[in-house]
Amino acid sequence: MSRSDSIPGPAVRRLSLYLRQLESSLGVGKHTVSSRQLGQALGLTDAQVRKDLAYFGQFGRPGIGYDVDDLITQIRRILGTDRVWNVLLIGAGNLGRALLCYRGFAKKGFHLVAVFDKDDSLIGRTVEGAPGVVVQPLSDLPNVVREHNVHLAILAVPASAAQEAADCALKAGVRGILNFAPVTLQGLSCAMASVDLTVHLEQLSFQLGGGDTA
Amino acid sequence: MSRSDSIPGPAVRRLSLYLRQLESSLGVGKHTVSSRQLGQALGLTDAQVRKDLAYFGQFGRPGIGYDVDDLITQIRRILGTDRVWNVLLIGAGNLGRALLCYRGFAKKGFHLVAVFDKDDSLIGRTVEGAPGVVVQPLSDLPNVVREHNVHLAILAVPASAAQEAADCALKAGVRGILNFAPVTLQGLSCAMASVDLTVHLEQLSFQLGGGDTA
DNA sequence: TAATGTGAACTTCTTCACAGCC
DNA sequence: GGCTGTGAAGAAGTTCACATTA
Repeated sequence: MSRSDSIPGPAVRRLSLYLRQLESSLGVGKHTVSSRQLGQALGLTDAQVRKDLAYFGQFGRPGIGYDVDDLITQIRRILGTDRVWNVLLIGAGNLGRALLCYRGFAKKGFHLVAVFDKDDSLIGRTVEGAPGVVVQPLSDLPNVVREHNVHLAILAVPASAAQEAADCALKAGVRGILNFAPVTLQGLSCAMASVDLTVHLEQLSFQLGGGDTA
Repeated sequence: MSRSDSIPGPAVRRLSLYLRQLESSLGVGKHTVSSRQLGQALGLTDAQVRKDLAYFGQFGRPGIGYDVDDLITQIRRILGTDRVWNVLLIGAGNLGRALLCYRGFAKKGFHLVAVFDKDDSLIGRTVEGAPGVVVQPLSDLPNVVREHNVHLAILAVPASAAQEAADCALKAGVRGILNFAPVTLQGLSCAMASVDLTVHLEQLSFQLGGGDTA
């Protein structure tokens, strides 16, 4: 069986949550954790936690639980975040600039190495809070991908510009895209993840009963 | 059967995507659409689209397809976005300010009516790009919830401040929370949605094979 | 006693396939 | 011909329950 064959997608997604929780446990000085504790912190059953982890190996010790340090190392290896990923950002609008300043990416090993934008009035500018990063034209993108060994791109552009930006990044050699534009990108054969901010608010609206709340 | 009983969660999530695509179709002057076309644009099967929509009613016409205008109206009603939702934002850091400037929320009927922060140095300031909005202290939150009839809150605070902020919002009467902090909130009996930006990058890292990419 | 790992049971979701309608 | 709505079949994911180990 190949690496990700037969492993449920939801299990992989939860892996990130386990990692986050384990890092938090470590920060509090916990060095051992049970599937029950891990599950409780994340709103999952203990069986779910054990099953998920078991897809990737045998990390626990019966009667004891999981070693926090060890499990963190294992999950990072599985996710491929036991290394640095160079990431480029397309779109230097409000969202793009906020992402550039966000410290969480670097903490997890994702380095934003460059920002691009179509808008000439932004090109050449630096971004407050991200010293040394200058907005570049899209024409520079292929060179940056090659020189900085970039594999991931974050799209923070309007929906109307997203497809073009994605095509451009892929042609330059990028292999995975995190898309914040509210549009489904077409015909891309690469790793993809999408975040549509308003979609989540709509889900909340639905959960609240959709209309009977004055 | 009650409103959301027996309706798969995934179907509700896709409803937002259908709406987004339909609005796009309308913008291009398309007034009728088939389940096949809708599915193709979103990377879904036609059967999936029909099944999803059928959970909520009979909106299509055999031999014809779906009327775009009508379906948009129906989905908005189902999601509860055929009205304005007043939303408050907690956290006036980089992400918070970017969200405040993001036009997409207002377009979908979510009005950000106020921003709050714990940090005294931010209180009283306005946010560039969001004229008229002044950062307020958390102590003002209950009054704002009451006066502006707020039901939703967006959390754009650090992980360490998220639980407190959520508790505060809930106590004031907020009924749904969109959480951007990388932490699982505990003991909240309200509608919840979470977005962890780094989790999505980790998923891309995993998809790329996790380590064999130089 | 405490806790894992795992086959089996169960539940949920997706796809199929087709009757019925335009 | 084209297309929807839907029961039935199939696939995927979750929970159960227990043998096993510390």
